[in-house]
Amino acid sequence: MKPKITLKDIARELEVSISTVSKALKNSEEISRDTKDKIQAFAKLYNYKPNNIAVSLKNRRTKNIGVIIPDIVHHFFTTVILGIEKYANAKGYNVLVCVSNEGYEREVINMELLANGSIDGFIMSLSTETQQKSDYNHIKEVTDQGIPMVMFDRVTERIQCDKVVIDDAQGAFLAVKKFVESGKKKIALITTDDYLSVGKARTDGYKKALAHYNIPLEESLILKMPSMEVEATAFDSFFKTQEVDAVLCVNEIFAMHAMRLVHGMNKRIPEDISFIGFTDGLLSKFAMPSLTAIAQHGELMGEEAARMLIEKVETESDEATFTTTVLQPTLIERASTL
Amino acid sequence: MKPKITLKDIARELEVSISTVSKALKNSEEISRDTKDKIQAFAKLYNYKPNNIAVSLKNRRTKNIGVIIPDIVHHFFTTVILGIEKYANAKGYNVLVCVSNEGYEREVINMELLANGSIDGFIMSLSTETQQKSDYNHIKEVTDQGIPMVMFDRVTERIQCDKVVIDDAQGAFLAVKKFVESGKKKIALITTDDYLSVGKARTDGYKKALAHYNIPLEESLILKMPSMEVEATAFDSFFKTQEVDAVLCVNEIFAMHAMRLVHGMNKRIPEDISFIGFTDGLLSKFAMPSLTAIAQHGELMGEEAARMLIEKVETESDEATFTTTVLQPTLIERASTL
DNA sequence: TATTAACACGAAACCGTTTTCGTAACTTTT
DNA sequence: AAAAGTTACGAAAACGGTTTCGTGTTAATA
Repeated sequence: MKPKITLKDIARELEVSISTVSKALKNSEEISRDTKDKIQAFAKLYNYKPNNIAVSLKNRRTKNIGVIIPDIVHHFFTTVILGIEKYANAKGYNVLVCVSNEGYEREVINMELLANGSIDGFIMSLSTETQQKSDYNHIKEVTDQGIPMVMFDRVTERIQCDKVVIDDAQGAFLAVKKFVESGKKKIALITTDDYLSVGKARTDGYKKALAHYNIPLEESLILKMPSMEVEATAFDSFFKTQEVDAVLCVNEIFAMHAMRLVHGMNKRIPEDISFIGFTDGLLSKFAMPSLTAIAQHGELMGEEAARMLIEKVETESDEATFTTTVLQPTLIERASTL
Repeated sequence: MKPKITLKDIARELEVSISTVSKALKNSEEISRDTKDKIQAFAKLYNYKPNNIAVSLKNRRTKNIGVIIPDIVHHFFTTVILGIEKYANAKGYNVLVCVSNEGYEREVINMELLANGSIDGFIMSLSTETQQKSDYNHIKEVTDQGIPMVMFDRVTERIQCDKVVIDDAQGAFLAVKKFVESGKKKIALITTDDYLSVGKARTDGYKKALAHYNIPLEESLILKMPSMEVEATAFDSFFKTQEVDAVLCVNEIFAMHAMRLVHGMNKRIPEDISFIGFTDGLLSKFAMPSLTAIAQHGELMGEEAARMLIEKVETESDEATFTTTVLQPTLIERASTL
């Protein structure tokens, strides 16, 4: 076991000062060719690597960006992380991911933890609980300290910062359009309560699309879940009582559950009932029949968020000018629609 | 915008020394009740939080643990992270996740990055490429420096460290047992090349189980993919040429793909062909029919890995005694088997 | 009243870097 | 040969904390 070697070690060994070593390793003009060669060779031999912590403390920059997501098991979020990593790594930044697990408490703790020096900026998506409580003080505190922040997907207008979202309403619109154009009339929506920002936007888009196609809105065709969990009995009674020929679901899980139910009722998909689900994840791809989906372009979203953040991090300008980037969703047609 | 407040700021404001402030905030006995009250009140008022970087530098401990996983989109790994976070957070540790994206290069970079002071220990699972190259120098360097390390799932005997794996062979055995007991005879295996440690173990278990039940091993019933990717044509010709009544797949994706293929050939699942897949993830749950699966207990694995690591981190003992924990998989019966 | 102990606090070193500034020792200029 | 300019390096402060040790003041003891 050979413990890590420091500048001081090199300096002592080579009988020069610490400053000389530091400069030599940075190839400073101040140091003679000879000394530089000697020091660099020695450093390479002993595999010297500067201590990140010390460098961060000195420079007051960590080259780390903190990402807080509600749920790491959810495919969408993982693709966003992929995009963030991709861009950030290319720019020499490291990505620290923390999971709030859809909880307010863990979101606060993780943010405080990272905010105390560990990162140069945040990329985050709100947890369900935070959106319900509508308490954003922990976030405000961070931005008040001047730490750059980018929110994505689950955002709030209560915080002034850069944001990147997809046009959820447009996604719902695309889905309804698809249904209408294949002759469907009784179009249902399975969604969550409105406090989830995305749930609301998608519901709005659904309603707007119906209006656009002159289809009367029937509230009874909208099934709202109180959370992201599937409530089996609610699904059961919904499909028993309602006559529908197309269903738009705000996530894959809802869609999978509904499709199985409908399948059990001996209806054909897509002939009798068509399905479209939000988020083009693994489930959509491998469902039977495969599920037509609205792609959220998570990776792109991540890249864009990282780009915005690093931009802010690297320009010291105090003037706060925040932009919101809206990404356009696309419809991925598969076997669950005509 | 109010920038972060430091000990120095408090000291200046309250006209005491930095040391006094530091001690007061730690409730040291050395400081009088009065002064402590005053300082603590002031600190709370201005929301003082110690700078993590400075504390880490001073203590030479970060209270961070680094996790390197090959793929964040894979459900299994995310559940492991969940387990790690759960245990680590409870112990006051923060979890930094980096993704190698199944690549050797990114694995090396991420490890070097984190190893230079950012973390107290590693939990990792090898990338595919690293296993192929069989080059573990970057890992050896880290362990040589005395940084504690725990490997999980995709491990190598070339590195001396704590490990936690599931008994993959036993998992395969359970699957074959299930098939045999429901009267299946022509049991196929869809797996990856042997360089993937888990692929090999599962194949071994499959063979051992066949032997145990006196079923002749037919190499033609084993379909090997060169990577984790599905090669559609290989699947096609396999199911066209081979007569099978049961299929064990080393991952969900392979199973999904095969089931769809078989479905298209108008065979019934599970009556004509039964299926079992490794890793009990979302796809298994929502497949049609739902997929009988071998649960890997990722969350448990994560907790165990975190427990082992923190144990090592917190005991300074130099004597290296490494243990390997083997978790037992379980069979989750669903509709794809009789 | 002189001595000692307890109390409450400050000075300073330290963690591992970076960076500014000062300065010997040469080299060049006049 | 004295003045000025280079060159090559070191001392020291700084980043924001923690911690050891020393010390002035007061209270208890002899």
